[in-house]
Amino acid sequence: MKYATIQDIALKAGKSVATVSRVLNGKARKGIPISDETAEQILRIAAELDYRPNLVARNLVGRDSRVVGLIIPDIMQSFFNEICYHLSRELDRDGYDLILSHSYENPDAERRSIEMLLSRRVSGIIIAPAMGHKNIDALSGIRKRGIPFILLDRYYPGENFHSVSTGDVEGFRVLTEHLVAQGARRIMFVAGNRETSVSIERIEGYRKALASRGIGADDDLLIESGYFMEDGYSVVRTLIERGVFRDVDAVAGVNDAVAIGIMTALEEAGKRIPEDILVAGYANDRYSGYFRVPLTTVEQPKRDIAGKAHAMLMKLIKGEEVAVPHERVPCSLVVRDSTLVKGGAPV
Amino acid sequence: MKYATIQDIALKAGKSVATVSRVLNGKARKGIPISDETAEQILRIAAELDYRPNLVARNLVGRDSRVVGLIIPDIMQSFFNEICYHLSRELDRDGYDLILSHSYENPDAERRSIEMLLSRRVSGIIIAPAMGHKNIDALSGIRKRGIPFILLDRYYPGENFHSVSTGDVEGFRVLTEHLVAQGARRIMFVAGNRETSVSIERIEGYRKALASRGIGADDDLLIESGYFMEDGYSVVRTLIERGVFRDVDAVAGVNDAVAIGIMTALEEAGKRIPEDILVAGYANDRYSGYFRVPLTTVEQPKRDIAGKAHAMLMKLIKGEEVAVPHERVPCSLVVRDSTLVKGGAPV
DNA sequence: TTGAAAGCGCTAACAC
DNA sequence: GTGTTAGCGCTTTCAA
Repeated sequence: MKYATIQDIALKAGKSVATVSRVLNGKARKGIPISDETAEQILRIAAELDYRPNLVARNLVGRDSRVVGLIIPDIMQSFFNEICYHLSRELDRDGYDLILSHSYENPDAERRSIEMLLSRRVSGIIIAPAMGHKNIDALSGIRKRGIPFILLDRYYPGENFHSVSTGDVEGFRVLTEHLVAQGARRIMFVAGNRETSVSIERIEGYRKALASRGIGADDDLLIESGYFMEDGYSVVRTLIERGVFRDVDAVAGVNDAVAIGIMTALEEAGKRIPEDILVAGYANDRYSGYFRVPLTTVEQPKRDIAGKAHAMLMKLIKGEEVAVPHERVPCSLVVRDSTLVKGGAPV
Repeated sequence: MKYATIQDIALKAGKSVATVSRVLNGKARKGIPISDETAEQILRIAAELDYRPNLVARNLVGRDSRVVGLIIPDIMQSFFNEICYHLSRELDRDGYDLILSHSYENPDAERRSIEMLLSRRVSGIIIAPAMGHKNIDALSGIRKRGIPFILLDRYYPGENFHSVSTGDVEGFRVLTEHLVAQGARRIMFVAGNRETSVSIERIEGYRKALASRGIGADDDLLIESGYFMEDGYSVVRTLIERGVFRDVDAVAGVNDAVAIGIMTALEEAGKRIPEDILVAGYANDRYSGYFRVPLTTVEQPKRDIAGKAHAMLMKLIKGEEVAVPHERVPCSLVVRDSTLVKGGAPV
């Protein structure tokens, strides 16, 4: 069955397509006068024909396609699916739809996502950028086209792109200092991929904290890994077998999932947490407080982040002034049992 | 800055739009002859102008918009974000993009999502339907329009819609029988919302298992809840305070998140798992094997489910015959420590 | 209060 | 090999 068009309605009503269009768009309320009869008749016929406006056609002529693109590395990561959820809710509220696209932490895929969204003429884009600075020219390309976009979770200092970020340098610095305050000196960091956005800042925070506390950085304690539980688990298992853990007194994971894997591997090796070794994560996933040893972590307020990104994007789309082009959502340390030494120093 | 159009290129090259279109679509390889010079020239100008095809315009004239819609209740649930990830990967591979839309377990929102996707003229839709049978007419509407869609995770026996489902009746029956085999008789089920798709079948499986083992169903043991960890936790806490747990010897959660909440509440109340009480979940979330008491659950092969749904949808979009219109992906029991009674009966 | 007509950017006959 | 032209479904002047 074909879709009914505005033409079909016009024909059946004996009116012109212009009139049908006006009725269907409720132009009556906007000053354009339409007779009640006509309006009623057209509405009735539209219902009979089960008419649905063709948004593709409408977009071709009109301005705003009312679609927003979201580019993220991986929807399976807790942080991103929460962001996606809250963003989706906000968009729903004002009648925008969402195209979700994955970069898989891969700059080429990210660039393809950007081009696709431009080709689909979305109203705006929110990007949690994948890697280093490789795609700065692609981003500049979006800006040159005048299509609004927001960087989420990361910003490029020199470039002045709009952004909502969480200050992970600061967040990880506070976390690491907490570990030091709890008495740890040999602090391992299972840091993910060193070229990936989420890791770069966290490593910087880690190093800053150690330096400020006069603890020499030991590169053997900075470990590459993936971002899943399995990655934390397998990395630590391997290191345990190599005997690396003899003098390590704390381990931080690049995110909570990795931290849980770390915890599991340590416990399997007979280490008690926090008595023998401290463990901390980052991001405060939904389930992180629910483990048997509740996990110390840093809360990134996802709903807030999504809300701010959405609000900023809407302003850009509507051509309004954005007062604060680089929002910084503060993170906060969440101390739980996994780093609480009984009788140890206070936080 | 405006987007460059095919016209701009034609003008600059002194050629017609038709020729430009042909070059840009690589029609040369399809038998339509184009001089190499012209092709080269046009490609060069297109690059200079940073031309991006307007997919909106292309969709208006052509057939397939190469967009697939996915409607799910909630991307934060592990099952759905894994499905979404794998689906997205498959779609990427053959050049389709994804519109993600939430139903929030709400049939009205689901209906709006459907209409939106129809209006946007997507090539196909995959739906994990929210509730009971409320939207059957909306689904029939999609079918009447001839746009391909697949029901995911659920099917309506009478309606003959294409579907990929996991046989949760069977899955939960096997799980419950396992609990019985481990010696449990008073088996509580924290079941989610009784009208919601995921719960209906699981309750049926639970009841079947009890009946087949000659255990009378006690409605006091069938508990309503939400679908998050917090829901499992708070429900069980309340029940513990009411003394309900005195004779309960196993608790099943409607999913793993809920089961983790249940475990936490029980342990806080001093119950040992599995010595004092068995706990099981459903779906086999990524982290379910990583808890201190690894969780017994039922594996739903998400990648497989997503892959089958994708393959079926692509066939429908291409107008090919679908041999098996109702795929059933088998689930399998995953027994872990949370239900393994030491010295108890075998599985 | 309504209609005719142009045009959004592109594709696909149909000509030459 | 290439150009002309007619739409795809809709919105929006401009006229009446």
